[in-house]
Amino acid sequence: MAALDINIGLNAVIMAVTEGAPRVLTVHKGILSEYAPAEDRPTALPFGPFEPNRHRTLELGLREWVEEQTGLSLGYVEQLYTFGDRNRDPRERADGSRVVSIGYLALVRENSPFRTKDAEWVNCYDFLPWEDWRKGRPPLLDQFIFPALDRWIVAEPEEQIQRAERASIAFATTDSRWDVERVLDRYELLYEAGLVVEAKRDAVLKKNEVSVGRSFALDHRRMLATALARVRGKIKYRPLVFELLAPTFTLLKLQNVVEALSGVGLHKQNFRRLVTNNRLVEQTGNMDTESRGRPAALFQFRRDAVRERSQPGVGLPVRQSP
Amino acid sequence: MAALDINIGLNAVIMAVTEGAPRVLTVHKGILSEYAPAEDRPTALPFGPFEPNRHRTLELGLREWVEEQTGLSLGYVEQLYTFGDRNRDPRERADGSRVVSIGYLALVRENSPFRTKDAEWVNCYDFLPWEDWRKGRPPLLDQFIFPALDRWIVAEPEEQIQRAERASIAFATTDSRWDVERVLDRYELLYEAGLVVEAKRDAVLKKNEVSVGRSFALDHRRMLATALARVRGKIKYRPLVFELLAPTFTLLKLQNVVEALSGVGLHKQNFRRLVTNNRLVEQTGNMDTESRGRPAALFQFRRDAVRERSQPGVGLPVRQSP
DNA sequence: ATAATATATACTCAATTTGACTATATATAC
DNA sequence: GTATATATAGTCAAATTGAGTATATATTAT
Repeated sequence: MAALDINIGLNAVIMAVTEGAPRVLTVHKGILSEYAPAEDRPTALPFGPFEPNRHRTLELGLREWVEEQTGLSLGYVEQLYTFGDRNRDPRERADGSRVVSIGYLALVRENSPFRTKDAEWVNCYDFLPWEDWRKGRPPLLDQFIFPALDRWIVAEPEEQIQRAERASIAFATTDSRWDVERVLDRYELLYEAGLVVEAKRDAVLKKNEVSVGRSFALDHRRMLATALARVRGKIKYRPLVFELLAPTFTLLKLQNVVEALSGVGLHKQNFRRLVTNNRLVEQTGNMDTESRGRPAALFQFRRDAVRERSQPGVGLPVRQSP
Repeated sequence: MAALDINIGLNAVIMAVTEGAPRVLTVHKGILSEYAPAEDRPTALPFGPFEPNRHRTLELGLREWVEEQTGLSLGYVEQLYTFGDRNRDPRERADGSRVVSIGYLALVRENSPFRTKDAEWVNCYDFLPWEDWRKGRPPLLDQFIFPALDRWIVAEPEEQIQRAERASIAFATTDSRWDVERVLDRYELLYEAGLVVEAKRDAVLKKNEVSVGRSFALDHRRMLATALARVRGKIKYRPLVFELLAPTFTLLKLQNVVEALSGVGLHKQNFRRLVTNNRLVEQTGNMDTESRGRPAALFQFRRDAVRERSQPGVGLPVRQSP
């Protein structure tokens, strides 16, 4: 028996780094218009249904929708994850249908030209404010998140140990250091603890009354967390950063983009030693003119690095002291 | 307009390591019965359609199908990738429908009890023989693969440079070392070069007349390659191996499982130094009795390692000399 | 019983990589 | 000219890795 009434949605987490922050492209119109009045229609990811007769591959379908909704022609695209839990999407409630959404990650360069048709770049850390440690430990961790997590941990005596362990791993509550890659673990924990509004929308838990971070339509914040986790992990072993940079750049520019994505400050001298000794970049011979202090040399990505090194990524020599 | 006639398939790459080889669970019956006579019906992955009214989540649907088809109750499961290209599945040809398949990876322990209802464990390297370097460089690389790849590279003068570069990265044809993680890159290159039979089945290329490795139904060999690539990568930073081992094990047993998966021989002393110094395992106090030489201490996974280390994996100190 | 063989485990040592600095150079802003 | 901002070179100890040697304790063959 063939399954009836399945719709496949294609969602794009399109990221760029501008003005020192990782940004995600959001839309307000589109498929969700009918479910909310125009004024408080939630921010959403570019989205479109997969249409088998029109789209030869899933990725081509995604590219078409993004171009149609935002005017942006995507370069680097990779598939993230497929989300299919029941009741993710309000459109399911009316009929008995099911919407399965395939999330994609796309990386675009600063100032990629596109007609801005209802699309807007938003700082990723508006949605996930606990992930930005560049100016030190975010105060909202100790002010809101940890107290609320503690309440959640003791709320269910039988699960107390497992909950405490999960919180300890995800948020480095005990001795271990903050792991920049556990973005999704942290989001999912906050969701289960009822600390993000979508948990209440989905009626998972109503105990905690605090809520942190800007909300997104449906499960789009989870998709963003999935994307950021992927980028932070992959940046170390694949030359992803260069998809976000102009063809030539200074080492400081490169470092700032890596810092924006990973959410931690890096040790400048050690960072530059890593990328140059690994021969991931090479000098172009030109110098940067718009700098404040001493002019910096302009570098470019060395494509041969992919052939020479098995893990051509950037490494994160975290700076301890501020 | 809602998309018409989409079916979602759930496929499981179920892996175990037995008798020194990574194995994948295969079936011969099931959904594919109608498309081939019983005798030369191809080996396939356990498969079932996603049924929205029956399955609350995609993963639960997969678990149900696997249990129904193989009698196996899965433990560790993770989603791999969603495959949706046109003409992946012969069932599409009859009507204009589309089958989108979500691939999952599952890891089970040696001797997991299950009723063998048409299911069979097959050595993964039967399908991907060029991936097993434990007994040195596989001869079929120089005998068949490289000559055929060379013909493919020069066949299209305009793409020659890109093809040569891709081959160089995937197969370490030039100076760089064999990268155990590039399993999918290598499979995809062989597919494009027409060196695996499914390429001819799909009429991608018919020029090369050699074909390497045992074939799988549909695009199931690609799914296996995706799974092996994932395991080889993830084993280094997540404690996956222990899903494949009995609760207690000797360090040699652990090493052999890692070697089977990664397809390379490891330096024994350095391997043991890594896992013990990282405190990934701890002694149980008991000794192994069934060994040949000096009895080995029995170890177990140290769960606290996940909290203490940000990358609790095993590391691959490759042995150079045989 | 003894030798050969297989495996376990301890230990060494040089080379490389990393973390945390110091020092110096070359711009612009005031 | 001084303060300030940034770039870049170099130092040095600690930790990690790669490639071994040495020794211990079992079983199997003779």
